[in-house]
Amino acid sequence: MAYRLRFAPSPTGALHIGGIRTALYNYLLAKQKGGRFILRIEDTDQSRYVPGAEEYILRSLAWLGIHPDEGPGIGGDFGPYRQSERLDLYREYVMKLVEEGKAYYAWDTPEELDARRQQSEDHSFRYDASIRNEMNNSLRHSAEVTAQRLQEDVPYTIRLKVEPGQSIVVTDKVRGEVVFDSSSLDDKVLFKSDGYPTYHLANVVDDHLMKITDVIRGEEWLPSTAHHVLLYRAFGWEESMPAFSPLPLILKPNGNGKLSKRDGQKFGFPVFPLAWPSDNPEQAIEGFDSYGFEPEAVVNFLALLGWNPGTEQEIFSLKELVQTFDPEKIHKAGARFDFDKALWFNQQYVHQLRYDTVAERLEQEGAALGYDLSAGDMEGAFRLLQPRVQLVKEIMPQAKYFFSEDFEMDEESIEKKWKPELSGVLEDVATALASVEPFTFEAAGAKAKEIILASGVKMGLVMPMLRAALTGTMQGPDVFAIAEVLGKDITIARIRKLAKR
RNA sequence: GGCCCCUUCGUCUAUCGGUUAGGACAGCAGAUUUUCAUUCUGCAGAGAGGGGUUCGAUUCCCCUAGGGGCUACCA
Repeated sequence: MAYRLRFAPSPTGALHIGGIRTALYNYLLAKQKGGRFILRIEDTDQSRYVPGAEEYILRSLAWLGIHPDEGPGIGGDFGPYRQSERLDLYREYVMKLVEEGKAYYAWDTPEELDARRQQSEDHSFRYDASIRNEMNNSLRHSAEVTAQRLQEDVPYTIRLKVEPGQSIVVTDKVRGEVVFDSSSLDDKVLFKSDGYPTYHLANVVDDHLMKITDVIRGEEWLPSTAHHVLLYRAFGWEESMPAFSPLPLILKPNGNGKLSKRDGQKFGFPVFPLAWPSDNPEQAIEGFDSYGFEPEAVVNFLALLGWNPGTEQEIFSLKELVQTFDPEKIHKAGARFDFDKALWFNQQYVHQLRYDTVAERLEQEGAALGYDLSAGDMEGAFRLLQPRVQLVKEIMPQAKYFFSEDFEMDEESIEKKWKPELSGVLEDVATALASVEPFTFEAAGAKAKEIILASGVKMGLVMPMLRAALTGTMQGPDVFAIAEVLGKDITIARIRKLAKR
């Protein structure tokens, strides 16, 4: 049978990395099996709907290179892919359950239910077989009363009638068998009074109708999977029920609870793929993109958070992940988010980057910093700075001396190490460099060292000053490598300038 | 409170009864770099506790503890 997997987010805001990882795993298995990856928007809660969220989800997946085969705006044979556009379907299916006595109407209002919960000691109120006959529903009332209320459009919900005393075995690929007792399950609301289905109904109906074969989703769904199995059973679809793989949760770095959307701000790292700007700075959120991460690194990092192939390989392209992924190797315990590790992954990718793939970004960043990019060799600067950074965006802020004579001089350090005799040596080095042709870093370095040695002034004194002359700082790439990129004329001019101080 | 899940170095993890318990990040030390970073080498660092099962348990079972999830007309 053809593999069909889906990612089914709710458009309630930006999607955090837990959701991204879920999408990724579904995508990986689908592609590995030559199947299809489907995006379904679960917008059944009108009150939590956030405009722009769906578009954000699409953009995020695209940024990461995860392209759905079917979905809203993409098409496919099983649409529509937005649950709000499938309302008639859910009604039709839930009515079958009602007709067969597997579900029932309930007129209890949210207020009444809240009151019951308040009254009950330690959260013991549960809408189930033990109390449903005293509640306000079609099980307690006569068929006539039910008919009349329906006639009068009294708002109702539809609940699943869970028969107590049966054991429900949920079999999944990461934990094996988990057994639930139906007596501990409540009569879940399937259909809300606003005409929308709840997650449970919509999810089961759609997974069935869309012929989903495997469901990889967060572990928070494990308890309700028991209800879902009951639903498949009620519909008579148990034979074709998808295989489940619960994903361990991504935990806060300090280990207290699952990673939440607010944690990014709290701990100082991104928890969203893409930044979501807002007019209100309080609400604007950062993303891995705005932190300067490469999407490939984010994918790699997330893929290995809670899963690994059992080998010691850590760097995987999306393609390699597709080949290697195995849901049975998903780790069982929750994984703490480790930003340092994320940075390390990014560094691995940054060090492999080819100049032409980042030239445009560097140009924009340089321009934003006010550099005159035509005044220097950007590719040379990139080549020298690339191995020294974890994020591409760290490059341009430390590259000013490649493009300008107006870079800051670390006067304090220069002052501390300055000796009067340096003037002469620097001048001699500058003069000698003029004859170096071609002006490569090897040749320039050899010539400069020759002059310094002959001068009798300590190498350890001159070299830092040469560096200061060229860059203004006491740290950075190899001095002569910088000199080569700057070119002979600029190198000589800067050395002479410092010599004359 | 009830139901369910989980538990190996600080962190992410390997191990599918027999290993000096391996790797990566972070940490520390050294080498290279006459700088800093990179890179390389090395060091340190773990089976929550208690019972079983077994010739032998990190691995299987039970209990305890700890952590997590769910417990909505939210997903």
